[in-house]
Amino acid sequence: MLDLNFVRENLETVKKVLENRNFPTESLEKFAELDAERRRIIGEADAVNQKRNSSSKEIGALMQAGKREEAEAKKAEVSSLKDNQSELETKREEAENAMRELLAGLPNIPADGVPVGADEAATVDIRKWGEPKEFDFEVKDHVDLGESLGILDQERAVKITGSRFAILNGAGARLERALVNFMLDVHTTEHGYTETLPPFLVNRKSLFGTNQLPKFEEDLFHIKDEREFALIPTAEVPVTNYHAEEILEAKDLPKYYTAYTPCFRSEAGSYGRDTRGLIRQHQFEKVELVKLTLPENSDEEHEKLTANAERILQLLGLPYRTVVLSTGDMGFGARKTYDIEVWLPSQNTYREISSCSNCGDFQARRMNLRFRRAGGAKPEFVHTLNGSGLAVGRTWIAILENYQQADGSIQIPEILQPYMNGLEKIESVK
RNA sequence: GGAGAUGUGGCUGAGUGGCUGAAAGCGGCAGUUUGCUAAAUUGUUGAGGAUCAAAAGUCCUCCACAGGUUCGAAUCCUGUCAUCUCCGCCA
Repeated sequence: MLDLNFVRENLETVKKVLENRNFPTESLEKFAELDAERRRIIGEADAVNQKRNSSSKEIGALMQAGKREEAEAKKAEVSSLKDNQSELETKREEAENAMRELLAGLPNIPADGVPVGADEAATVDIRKWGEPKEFDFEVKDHVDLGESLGILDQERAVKITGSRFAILNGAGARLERALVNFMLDVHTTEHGYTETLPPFLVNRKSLFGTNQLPKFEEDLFHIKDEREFALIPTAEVPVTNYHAEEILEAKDLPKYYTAYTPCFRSEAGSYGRDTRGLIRQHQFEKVELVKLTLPENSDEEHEKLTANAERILQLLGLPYRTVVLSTGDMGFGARKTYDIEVWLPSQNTYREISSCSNCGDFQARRMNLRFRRAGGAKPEFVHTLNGSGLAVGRTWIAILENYQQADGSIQIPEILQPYMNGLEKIESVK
C-alpha cells in the first residue's frame, strides 16, 4: 500500500506509474475529492466528540457538587448531540474505508532504473550462467522421460483430483524430497536463513498483507467454511506476515527466513497455457526466501537474495539467465523484480524458476510491520523481500531434461546424490 | 466436542462507571553523582489520526476484537477470537 501523504503530494507521478503498469487511473480522479471529504468529516466528528467529552466531564463535576438539576439539564443537552454524532461516525467510517480501498488497489511504485514497458518484451537480461548442453540425440521433455521411467503419473492424479495435478513415484518422489532438503540445507548453512515451517492455510488479513487481496481473490483456493481461510499460493504469505503488526528493533534486522511449503494456485485465466506436464500445476512445492530489512539496505539485500537463489542452480549445474522485469510485467507489490529462468532443452528456451522481488515498504504498510531505531525514534516501516529459492517442481523438470541420457535415464547431479541415498542414475524400473 | 477461568502499555501488575492513556515496579532513554564497572538519584518513556508550511501546542481515537447500555465505559451487557485447566477424541 502506498502512503496517503505520498499519493497526495505526488498525484501526477502516481498516475504515470499506473499507466506504465497497465493500471487504470480512474480511481485517482476521485482522490483529491475523497481526501478533502475525509479530512473535513474527521474534523467535524472530532469537534462533536470534544464537545461531548467536555460536557460529560462537567456533568461529573456537577453531580459531585450536588447540583442535580444543572446536571440533568446538561445531560439532555448532550443527549441531543447523539444523532448527529452517530451519523458523523458512520460517515467517517465510510470516508476512511473509501480511502483505504482506493489506496489498497494501487500497485507499488517501481524503483528507479526498472525498464519501462508494457510486457515481457521489455524485460532486460542481466546475466547468463552455464552453457546449454549439446545433445547428440533427440531430447525428450520431462513428461515423456518421467512417464517412461515410471516416476511420473498424471493420469491417476486426474482421476483422484483433476487436471493440473500430478503424482510422483519412487525415485521421482525421492528427487523432489531431495531437492527440498538440499535447498533448505544450502540456505540455512551457507546463506544464513532461519528455516521455518508455517501454516499452509491463512486468514484474509494475512492475504491482504502480502497483497493477494483484495485484487487477486480468484487466484486462490478458498476453504469453504465461516473462517474464510485460503490455501497459501506461496510461503511468502505466512512467512512475510510472521511479524505483522509488530514493532521490531533495528538491531534485530535484517531477518532472513526460508520455508518449504506446498503452494496452491487456481490458475484462473490460464486455461490454455502450459497444459502439458508439470510446468503449471494447481499444487506445487517451493522453497521460499523472505527478508525483512532496513529501508537503506533493501536494494543490496535484494541482490544478495537473488544470488542466493542462483546459487542453487549453480550447484546443480543447471544453466540459467537472470532478467529484470519491466514495469508492465512486475507483480502488484514489487518495486523491482528479478526473474531467474532455467534452461529447458525440450522447449529450447529459458523458463521462470524463481522470482525475486523487493517490495520496499509496500507490504509492511499493509500489515503494519515496523521497526524502531535506537534511542526511542518514531517507528518506521521495514522493507520486505521475497524470492523462490527455488520452485521445486520446475527444478525437478530441469534436472530430468538437462541430465537426460540417450537411453532415457537421468544422471543425478553429484551434489544431490547423498540426498538420494547414493543413487547416481534414475533408470526405468520396467 | 463438553465444563470452567482469563485477556490492561516493552514486561510484571493495579484499576468494578467520571479527576485513568491508564497507579506501582521492572526495563528503555537522557542527566547528576562516582576513579572504572556496579550502585544511587532526578527526569523522561505507547500507537494512529486531525489542525499547521513546519515545529510547538490543541483536539480526536485506541485497555484482545466487534457491537450495545449510559450524559460519561478499561470498568456493565452481548457476540467473536485467543490463551490456560479438566474431560472426551485424536497424530
